[in-house]
Amino acid sequence: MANSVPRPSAEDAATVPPPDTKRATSGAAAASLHGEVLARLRDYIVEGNLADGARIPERRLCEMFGISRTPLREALKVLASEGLVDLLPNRGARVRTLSPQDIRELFDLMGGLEALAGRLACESISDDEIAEIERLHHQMYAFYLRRDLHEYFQSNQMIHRKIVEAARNQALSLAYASCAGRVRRVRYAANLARKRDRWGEAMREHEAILDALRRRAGSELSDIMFLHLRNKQAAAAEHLSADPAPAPQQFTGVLHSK
Amino acid sequence: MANSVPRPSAEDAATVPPPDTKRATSGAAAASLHGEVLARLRDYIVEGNLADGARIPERRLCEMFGISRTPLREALKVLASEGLVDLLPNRGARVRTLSPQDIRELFDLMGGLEALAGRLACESISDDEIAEIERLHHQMYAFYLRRDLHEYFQSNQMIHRKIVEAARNQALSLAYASCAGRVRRVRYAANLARKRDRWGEAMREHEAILDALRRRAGSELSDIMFLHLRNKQAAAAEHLSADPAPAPQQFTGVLHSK
DNA sequence: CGGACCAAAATTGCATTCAAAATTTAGGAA
DNA sequence: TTCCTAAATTTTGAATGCAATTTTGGTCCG
Repeated sequence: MANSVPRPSAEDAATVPPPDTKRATSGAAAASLHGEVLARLRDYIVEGNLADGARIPERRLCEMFGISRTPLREALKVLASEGLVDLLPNRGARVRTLSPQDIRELFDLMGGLEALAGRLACESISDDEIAEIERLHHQMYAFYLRRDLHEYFQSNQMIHRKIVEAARNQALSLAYASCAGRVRRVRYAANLARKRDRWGEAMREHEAILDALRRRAGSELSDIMFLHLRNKQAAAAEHLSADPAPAPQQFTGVLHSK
Repeated sequence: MANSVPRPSAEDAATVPPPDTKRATSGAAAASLHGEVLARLRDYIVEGNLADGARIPERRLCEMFGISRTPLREALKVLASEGLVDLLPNRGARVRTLSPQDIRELFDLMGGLEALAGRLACESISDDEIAEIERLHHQMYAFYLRRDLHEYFQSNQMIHRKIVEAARNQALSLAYASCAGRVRRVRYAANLARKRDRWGEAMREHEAILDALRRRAGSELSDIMFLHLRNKQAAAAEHLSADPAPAPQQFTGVLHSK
């Protein structure tokens, strides 16, 4: 009876994770089990905790989250529609494996979305917001000099996120987040590229971005953003072709509730 | 037996629509109940058969499709994640009402996606594909002269779809289809604009699009596409502000199985 | 007449159950 | 042993059941 599914009838309330769990997920977690599981499972997958193509038995996930199959399956359908998992009829869910073609397409889509973000940002961004992006840019430069990949990566992402935010378009932000989530694992690879001068290249591109932003040159910035993503894509492809197997941990264990 | 709702309770097995129903949906219909209901319900909503903001009792939908609540609820969650319906906790699903802000955002997003499509299309479109788009353009011109709004609208959409297809990017196509579905109702309004010279304006813009396509001027086409959508948005806004109430039919009755 | 309050009915969220696949396992022949 | 077949087990897809919340309808009071 240790980790059996919670029975609403019995007084056994200890199987469910602490109630504050709902806060631990990214974004706004819904009050419903479905919403919470959706957010948590999405994070879990996006963060690369499940091997590509690994089968995900519903039973296991249910135990992991301490819920029944109904809300879990609802979450899986949504994740499938987001492109994070594949749902094979009668054969369960698998973490979606991205083919090189998929990756190219998603990078281009991201490029298009960022191009749009840049264009829109130029219409309404404030000087303060630009200053904030400049600050991040300098911060990133520091990490670049220090060769601190992780922090560099974080700053980089933050800059892109700020530009998307500056577009003041919720629909765009959502589409961008979804796209970014799908390529997250791969994206990291762009910075691991052999000829590590990709870093310096990216720095120069960011400077061009800032320059266009300051001038509110939307159309121009749009081009720069797209090409920036194309270059990032090339770097990622270069790295991935050299070292194609990410091989994350196998599925096992229980999701920590905190 | 004319069009009364099917009752699943009795031994009456004939409640389910004929099996070939699954083919009646747009795109590829899944073999599962969930997949079929998802596609059918999405079409039903996109085509504007439900009033904006109308509450959609699960029970009613279940009877409409002749299924139980489980697959229906899965479909609703997916539609909610696509932005077609709102899911209020404990208070059911409603057709999502688009605020003017939402509409602006979605049009801009569409503009960004089409801008991307144009840019990518220039990289790989064939002369034959361009010829096909030219053909559609002339066809549209004929409908323009004839003032045939419906056919004009169809040709117009087809041209845009062809450009998106020419981009050869599945991820983009999906994102575009989702976005287009959400604004479909409103989009039609753009062509109803009072000063009907919006039509002529659109014709000229399409000529510019074709010109850029022929020259494979990706960056330029990208700008044109975005602005084209901005103009379409302005026309739609103009029409909607004058006649804000679309007021589609109330929810009732059974979905025809064919 | 209008608004607050409360019981009845309907609706939602989730767990459980059941049938139809798929997967695994056991057994036997070449 | 290896390959093939078939029963047993697991897993999925969908229906049903049940507690909790919301909505509805009605009554009483101001």
